[in-house]
Amino acid sequence: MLRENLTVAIEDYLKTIHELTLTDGRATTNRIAECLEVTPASVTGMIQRLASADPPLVAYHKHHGAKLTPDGERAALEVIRHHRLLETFLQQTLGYTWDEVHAEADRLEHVISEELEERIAQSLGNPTQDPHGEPIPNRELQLPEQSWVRLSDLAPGQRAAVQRVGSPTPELLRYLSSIGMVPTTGLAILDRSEFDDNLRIQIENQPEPVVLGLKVTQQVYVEVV
Amino acid sequence: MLRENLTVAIEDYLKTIHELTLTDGRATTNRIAECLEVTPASVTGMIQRLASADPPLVAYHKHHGAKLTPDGERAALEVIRHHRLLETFLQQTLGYTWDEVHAEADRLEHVISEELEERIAQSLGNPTQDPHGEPIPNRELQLPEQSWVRLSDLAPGQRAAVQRVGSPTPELLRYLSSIGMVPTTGLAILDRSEFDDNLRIQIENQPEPVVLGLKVTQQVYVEVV
DNA sequence: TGGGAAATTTAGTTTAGCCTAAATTATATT
DNA sequence: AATATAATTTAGGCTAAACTAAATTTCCCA
Ligand SMILES: [Mn+2]
Ligand SMILES: [Mn+2]
Ligand SMILES: [Mn+2]
Ligand SMILES: [Mn+2]
Repeated sequence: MLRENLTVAIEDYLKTIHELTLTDGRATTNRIAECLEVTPASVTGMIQRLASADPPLVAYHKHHGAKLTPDGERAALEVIRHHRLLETFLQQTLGYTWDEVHAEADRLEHVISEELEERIAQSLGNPTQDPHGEPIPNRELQLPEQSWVRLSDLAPGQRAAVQRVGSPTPELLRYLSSIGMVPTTGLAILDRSEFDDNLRIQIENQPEPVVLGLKVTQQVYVEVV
Repeated sequence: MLRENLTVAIEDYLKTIHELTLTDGRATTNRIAECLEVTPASVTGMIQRLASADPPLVAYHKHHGAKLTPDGERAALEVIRHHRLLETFLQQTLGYTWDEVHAEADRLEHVISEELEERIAQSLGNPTQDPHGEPIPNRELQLPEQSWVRLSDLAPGQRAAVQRVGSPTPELLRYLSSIGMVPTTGLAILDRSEFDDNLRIQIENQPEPVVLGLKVTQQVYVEVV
């Protein structure tokens, strides 16, 4: 099953399975259903089709979720490269803000040709990160190893640089912009509240510290310095 | 039936019906089928769906082809604006040549948002023509009146400027580039052959005249000067 | 270790959009 | 006006991708 006969639905499933495998360690039927906003029954149907495709795109064991085959992995990375290049292009070249790029890229990613992918990459100077700090697979579809530490895992006294934002909803992104917390920004943990795990954080170049709850700090990944 | 629930197939049908109506004066089942490379039976099925949509997008009289309703016309122009803006953008901003832009635009036209349409238009300075010389509907979806004269209709002695190229296949476009005949180029008819209607033409800035057959001259539209 | 809740799969439908083959209608020619 | 040919529609079928409802399996805990 070459790239040409992958449908939009299939590409979305592969991308979701890839991302769930990275974040959760596995991709279960119900999690996939949640991410794609379809019913679990629909996911089972699709997983079974993907597993019996030629060549198979996922390995399927009843009641135990889906795992990408090398072919499925390659197809997923291709879509992810499209997505992240598009997000970067929309921001750099067309003046979108980082909270506006996702929905547009989510549709365009399935229809751009390899030619357009390459021209976009060239015109941007082959970027390695998208606006949310996510790494862009290179031309050979390789991703750098990611060492991920959640902001929520830091202890008072630690210093770090913002790396990327996971599940970047427009609302979260606009909020982060407003407090000056974007990829590469430096920060220092001042203290942690007893019960609710709120963090008081001093953000680089900001006059006042902010207090952030888990809803925010679990979505922000950092590099400890 | 708002823009949101128009499928790719529907948009392609509406666009084709619009273009056939302009070029042939009407859109028959078989011509639509040819253009879209589907069977006539499929076209009948789709026309009937479009006619009974709410609101109807075409007027349908059995055995007499389809005519766009105002709603259908609006939807068609929306897709055509997308298509021609995209072609222009691909050429101007990403360095595509005029024979490469069509296929890419044909897929992208269905998935870009109004927001992206507007940003592309802005970044290009609201162009009024695409790379093939076709007019781009403005923001209100108005098209300028077109006075079309085919190059093949000119008589020896007449002078004209190239306006646009109809049904622009990549092969035709590459050929026209190679002889220096692109929109706005000036030319003069030297003479016409007796039986085959070949035209001998002097093209502006070219050392030698060229002889072109109907296959070419019927696809090139000009403005007599 | 045996239920019960949660997760997952099966079975049966639906809709869009295409197909082929056969039937029908329009048009053109004599 | 009758008939041949071309254009179009009808009938029936297929695949992709979704859904709901019911059945089944897994897993966790008392
Ligand atoms: Mn998508
Ligand atoms: Mn690619
Ligand atoms: Mn199209
Ligand atoms: Mn538009």
